[in-house]
Amino acid sequence: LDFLNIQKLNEGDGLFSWMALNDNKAGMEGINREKINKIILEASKGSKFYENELKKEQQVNQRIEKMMLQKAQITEQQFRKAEGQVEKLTADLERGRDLGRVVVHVDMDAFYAAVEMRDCPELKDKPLGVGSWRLLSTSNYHARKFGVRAAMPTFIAKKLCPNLIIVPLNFDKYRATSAEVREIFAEYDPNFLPMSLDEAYLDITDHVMHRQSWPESMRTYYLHSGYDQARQRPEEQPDADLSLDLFEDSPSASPSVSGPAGAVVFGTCAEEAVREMRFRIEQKTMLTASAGIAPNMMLAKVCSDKNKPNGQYRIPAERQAVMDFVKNLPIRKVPGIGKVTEKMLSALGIKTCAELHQKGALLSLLFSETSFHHFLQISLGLGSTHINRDGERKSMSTERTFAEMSSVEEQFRLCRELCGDLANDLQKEGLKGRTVTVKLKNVNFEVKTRALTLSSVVSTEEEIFAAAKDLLKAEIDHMSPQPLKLRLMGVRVSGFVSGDEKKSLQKSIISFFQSGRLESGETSQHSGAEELPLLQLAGFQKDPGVSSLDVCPVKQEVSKQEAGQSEQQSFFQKAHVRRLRLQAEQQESPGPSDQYFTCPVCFQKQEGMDLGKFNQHVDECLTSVYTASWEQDVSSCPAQGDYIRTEEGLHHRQLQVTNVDVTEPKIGNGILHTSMGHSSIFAAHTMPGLMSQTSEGCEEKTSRNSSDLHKVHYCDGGHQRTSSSDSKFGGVYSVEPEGPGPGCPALICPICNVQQDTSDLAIFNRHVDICLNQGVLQEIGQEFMFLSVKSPAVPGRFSFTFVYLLNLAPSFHSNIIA
DNA sequence: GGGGGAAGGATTC
DNA sequence: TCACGGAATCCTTCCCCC
Repeated sequence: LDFLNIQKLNEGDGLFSWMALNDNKAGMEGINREKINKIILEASKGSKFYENELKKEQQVNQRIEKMMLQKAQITEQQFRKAEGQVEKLTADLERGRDLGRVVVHVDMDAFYAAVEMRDCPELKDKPLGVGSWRLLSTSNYHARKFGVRAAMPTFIAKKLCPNLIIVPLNFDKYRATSAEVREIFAEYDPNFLPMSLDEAYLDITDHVMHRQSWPESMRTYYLHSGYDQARQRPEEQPDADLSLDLFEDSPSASPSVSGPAGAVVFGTCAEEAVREMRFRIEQKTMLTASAGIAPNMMLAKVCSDKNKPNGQYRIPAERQAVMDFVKNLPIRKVPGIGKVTEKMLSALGIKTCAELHQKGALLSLLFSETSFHHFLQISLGLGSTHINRDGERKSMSTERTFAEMSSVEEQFRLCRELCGDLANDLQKEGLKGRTVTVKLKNVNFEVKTRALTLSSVVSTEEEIFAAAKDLLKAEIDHMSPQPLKLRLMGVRVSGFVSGDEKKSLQKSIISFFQSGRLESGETSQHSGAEELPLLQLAGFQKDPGVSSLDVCPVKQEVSKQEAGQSEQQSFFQKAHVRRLRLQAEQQESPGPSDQYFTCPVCFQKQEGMDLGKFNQHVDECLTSVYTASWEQDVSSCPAQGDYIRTEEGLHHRQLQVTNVDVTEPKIGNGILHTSMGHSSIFAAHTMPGLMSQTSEGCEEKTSRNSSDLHKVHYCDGGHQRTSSSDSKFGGVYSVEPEGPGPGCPALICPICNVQQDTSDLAIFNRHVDICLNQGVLQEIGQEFMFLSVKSPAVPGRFSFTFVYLLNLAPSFHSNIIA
């Protein structure tokens, strides 16, 4: 909490300093700090919040104690060595110092409050807080004189300033105003970096360079010349003095050169450019901005605060000027140094940046390398000189604070709601992530986060909730029999699939389906499937029909068997991780040819275009992996037989059957016994021409259920598959009989639907392979289903689970069966 | 020992 | 009015697995 940030009053005043008002902000000078801190402390004392703050402070104190013990153990030799290293690193950093950029940080003054005052002039001279009745987002400068500031609870603000007016937040208005300001920013740096609605970094190096040759007319602006008249309300007249009243140093009030009739001419240097920018912002929005101009982002940020409000400050692009500026700069002014770091450094006698540099050797021995490097850079006045606007988002979250909540039902309901909100946000940006984190804050303000990294990316409410509810449940169980008393819940999704990874994944899957058929750069039209990891598609995809409280059915069954042991670390997850790694490697070092297959089991790239060899590889992989992974799972599975065949054409109907129990499965139940011993029923209702290998004794039945019609070939023969080596990717859908068997008809290609005049599987496979490569592009996008049969939960009974696949090619389908 | 995940914390607006 | 946010990022520590 910003308002609680440390402000040392006296040495050793303990919590008082920890809880005291942070008057490190503009507009707080000359206030009665002592009186304000007393009010804050009295208002906070005894509350749960206060107690938690006390605990946190004690934790920091312990960290400091530990650090001091470490410090006491440092030997002279270690210290000397560290000094040498610091010296060397300092020299390295100096060599890399770049003073060539002109970086500007612009910050709107008390932005939300200023917008409210602009739109309601009667608020102009009154203390104003913007926010809710719980917490203020910001305050105007009148309120700041009372000690009221951003992130302060409203009841405390009211104690400090009983006449405080509270105005609710109106983000639409702030966004609209922010857009107006950003239009101006873009004219000075098209690649400016917005940090929030009210601040941004700009690199105006190029602008200043071009500006040198600009005629005066291009640097001349008129009072209210850019003001958007249409934006004025009828009762409002343009009031040139509105902001000028507030701040004497308005850019409008002190133009570099005053032209006739309110014309203002600005100069050509960086400072003049920034003054001009601020002038234009004020003319356009009637709001003032402050700015800092420096050779890097860190310094520019500190500078923008220097003459706030409505001022600007520049550090010349000279090493000595930078060092002079930094010398007496309190470390707390540096972005990134908060109250904890300040307290820790203060314990080492470091309060300014000069001291930070003097104690460099000590810091290198007490802090991590990352922290130490950061400190050293600060102490030298170094910062980023490149404004990177292309940083990819790392996570997305939503959280909510509420009155005490102890009911489990309510907690799960809220959790689902949050997952829904988050899913909407994710989908708006087209994001899918692998890690789901639940954040919980109990009524004692203790925060816990619990995370789960999944084998596949998630983005929908159901998917996120499937993970989030498990995490929540674990916490509820952990507290049991005590109720989990919450005051905040949040859900976050992170671990997004990066652009490169998406491309790689897409490429792999495409090549998996249709090696050599897609031109480079061409993308699939079916946006859903290409981003789904293969194993998710192969049975780990949640059935949309499953109750919201159920996770992926297959996964759930497995975890039941493991008696609570997480299956997250199972073969599937490891394989997924391995796949991502391998694909990343493939991306980094593409092979001689772009045409290859990726094995769906080991995810190794398989060179060459020989489907036969590839099939053989997949079979071997399946044998080795599944024999190990599923041995127990399938050992009791007696299923064998044939697959189900539909004679209907392509369509997208979904079977409404889940968890079908089959008592005493017999040969002919429509179960495909696969090479991995993992039996599947194949409801091929969208596969054209998927034909079974019928055999003597087979009877053909038409199976009807409530939603679908299938003609099913039931086989009653001894077609038990005994060897895995016959499972053929992209080819065989049929079950190989132990022997050709008398009267066994020829194989029918599932692609062209033409009977093949051979009983030789190798020849048949070759034919199907050829067919596949011809038809695969057209086939992509067709939805189909298959049934996965898990090992019997009850001996003699089978539990069938539907798994649905979207937008996949038949070749993939066949592979799933394999 | 390195890498990755989980959890917690610090920091910013 | 009896009360202290929400979102995002980065860092550290611990632990497990390879």
